[in-house]
Amino acid sequence: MKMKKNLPAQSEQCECRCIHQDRVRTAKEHALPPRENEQLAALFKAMGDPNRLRILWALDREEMCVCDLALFVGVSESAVSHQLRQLRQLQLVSNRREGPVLYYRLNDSHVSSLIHLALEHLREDK
Amino acid sequence: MKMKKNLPAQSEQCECRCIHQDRVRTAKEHALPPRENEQLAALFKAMGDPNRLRILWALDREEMCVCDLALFVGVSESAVSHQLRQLRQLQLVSNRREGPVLYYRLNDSHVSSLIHLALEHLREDK
DNA sequence: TTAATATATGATCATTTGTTCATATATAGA
DNA sequence: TCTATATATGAACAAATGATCATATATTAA
Repeated sequence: MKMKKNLPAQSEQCECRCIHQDRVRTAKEHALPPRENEQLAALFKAMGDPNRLRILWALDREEMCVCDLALFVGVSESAVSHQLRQLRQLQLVSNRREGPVLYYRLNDSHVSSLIHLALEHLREDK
Repeated sequence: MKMKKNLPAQSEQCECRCIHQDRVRTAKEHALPPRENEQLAALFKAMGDPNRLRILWALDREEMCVCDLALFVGVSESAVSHQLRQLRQLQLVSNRREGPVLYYRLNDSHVSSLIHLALEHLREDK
């Protein structure tokens, strides 16, 4: 078995047992810049936790404060606060203060769109 | 400090120190079913790893086999195979066999849309 | 100032995750 | 059949994660 028909001579790596070096090369050319790839992954990862997703889903309807969310999700207020910090740092949520209470809301409509688009994917196939 | 003006009498939980029980109640009413929430989170989590995201981004251009992807991502073929299994189980990718070679591709256009929508979010604010 | 409430933060720890290595399976040529 | 290649799978382990508890900060009422 050869499978080497359409291959340009191995030019780059030596020990490479890769079949389509051309595809690897163009994939590298079109790859996201590492920094942007990391940021994008971080964004998805933030949405990839069941409790954080519950929070985002709830905030898509109306703003809520930390203790509301804690009761809603069923974890400690501390846990929610830690989660909200992550979501804040990634610009997924923002808050406004009213006295001692912080009201959290989704930061922009993209977050909502992402969730609903993913939901389509989920509900569609199968 | 009271903050209890607009509150209906505490009806459900007793030890609840929650400010807006009405919001918690409606949040619960509108929450995603637990199962669907888990699936959705799993979907985002799968896209939330830098190497898996690189794979998905590359497959958005053209189909590639395992050893191509391993060289592209820079990890072992075994690692890529493990990752691809996850992506397969979540219906994010599928493959076709040509002899001993498995060519992987994105499973549907939603995946691509999700990535590009998230990228918009990333590039827009800031 | 003191006390009470709402939230944030740091430490800790059990669980999960992503990788590598070793091994198994599948396909095709000899 | 035997051999080589492409991929998959299981075990093991370091690193990351998400929760709780304890403590700190911020706001407001008294």
